[in-house]
Amino acid sequence: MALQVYNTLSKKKEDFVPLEPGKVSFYVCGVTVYDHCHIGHARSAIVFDVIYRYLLRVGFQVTYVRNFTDIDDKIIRRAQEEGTDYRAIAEKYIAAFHEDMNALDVLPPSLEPLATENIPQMIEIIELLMEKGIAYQSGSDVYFQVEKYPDYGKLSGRTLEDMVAGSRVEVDPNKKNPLDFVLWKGSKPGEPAWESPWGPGRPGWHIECSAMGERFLGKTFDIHGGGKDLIFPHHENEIAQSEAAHNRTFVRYWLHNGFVNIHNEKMSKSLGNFFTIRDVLERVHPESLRLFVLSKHYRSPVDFSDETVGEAERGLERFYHTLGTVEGRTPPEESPPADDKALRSQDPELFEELERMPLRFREAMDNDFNTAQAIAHLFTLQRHLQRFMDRFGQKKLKGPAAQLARKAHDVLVEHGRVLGLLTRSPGRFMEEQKKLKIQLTGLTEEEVEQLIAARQEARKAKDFGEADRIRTDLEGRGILLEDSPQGTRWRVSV
RNA sequence: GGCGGCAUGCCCAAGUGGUAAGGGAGCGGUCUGCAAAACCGUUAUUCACCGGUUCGAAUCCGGUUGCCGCCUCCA
Repeated sequence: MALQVYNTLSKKKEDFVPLEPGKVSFYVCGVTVYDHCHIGHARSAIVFDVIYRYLLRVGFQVTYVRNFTDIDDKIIRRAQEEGTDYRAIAEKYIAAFHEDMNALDVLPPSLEPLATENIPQMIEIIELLMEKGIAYQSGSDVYFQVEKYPDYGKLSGRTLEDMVAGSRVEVDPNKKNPLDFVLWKGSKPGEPAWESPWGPGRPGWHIECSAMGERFLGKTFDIHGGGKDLIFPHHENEIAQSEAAHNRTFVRYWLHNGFVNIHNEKMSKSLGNFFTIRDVLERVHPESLRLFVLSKHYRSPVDFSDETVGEAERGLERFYHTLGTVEGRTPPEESPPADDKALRSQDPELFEELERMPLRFREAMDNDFNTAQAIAHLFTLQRHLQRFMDRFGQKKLKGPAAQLARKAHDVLVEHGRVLGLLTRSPGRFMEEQKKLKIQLTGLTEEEVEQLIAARQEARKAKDFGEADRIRTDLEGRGILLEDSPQGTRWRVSV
């Protein structure tokens, strides 16, 4: 079975066939760098990161471009407010964006072009549109005349008549049609400006993606992604500009991710109901956030709440717990490796599960990147593996049993990583999780360790009343204790 | 007003015509000094509602209700 993707343009799932066999040209709209990113941006970044990872995994050579919009009204306003230059603002928030992406284990794209470094390419397209009579100058601005592009509206599924009729767009005396959009914006004195045939100015928002897509991926490329809110007008306008200028298909597959909601409402800057990535990472492990995002299909809305994120956290802890159990109770490698028959005889069900994993995982992901289903398969394998480990009590495994457990462990990790999950050692994950969560309790690790030691003394002396008192007290402060033959482990539950 | 999406157990969630995955929570059990964790068992004759197509529908078609999004900057 081949990869199928839902194409916003056709409103259908289609077989994915790249323009050039074996190669994928992939563009995702990045962010406008005027502020910190919120978890809506995180979702988009994570979703397309997984798509990128999956395309690589199935063997495509991928050129992945994600731009930065580093010049626009909001950046200029921000610079004025802070009494600085637009460049300083852009640089600051590009750095912050990279920090956030690193924290989220989002892989760097092949290229991260800046709008301001591609202005000649934008001017070229605008000139072409002017020559063809599709664009017009009005005052110091240049507009795209939507009526000259008959397919206008094909991505968002509406017609010019529909839009004009119910339009909330204010009538702009410069425009021939209220839906005409700006390609080049004349600068006011004091504003950043670039020279152009139409006087000093700056590019309109939409033209940058047309120019950068074309420059780095070609006049026609395979995939263009972004949030659903970009379908109109941003992507609609990109199509209009590029296709009107070159008379050829701009993008073959349009992919759009759903929103992050808060209490069932879209999170957005304008509504003010947003959490920045860095704020959330103060109390949620980045992998938990990834699992949370990927637990639902990328096109559906996802509701962000303590409860839904908490579920992801507990799920991830379960994965790592099982991985840790295997690592702690099996030798890393044994030779000669047992053959399949020997492995299967240890636990036919577990063996079947791990044998089926690659195919099931692939089927899920081939189905328009169904990460929720892929994760369900991972959980099923985890449960079988943990069940197998439990059969041996606390004993260490050896021989074929150990090898079967190791193999299942490796299969779990290998597939998890395609989703950017299970990338750490269990020990490191638990440590990071503890360090993150302990801050929320007001306790320090040392204090917890001391109390655990005191409880250990009480337990030795069979003073269970005192031992339980300490445990209950810690529990009240968000610390849960787990006794095991290897000692007492603790974790934070807040 | 126009366009589009969604409605699955207590909660989250997959399901793309063949008889309801997975996770969380709850309850019962195993383990434990007692717990916790883990594992086992258990929780939808039913998929918002009403019609229709079909041997067969959560899945297709029509209608109703509710929620959400886009049409303005927005991932």
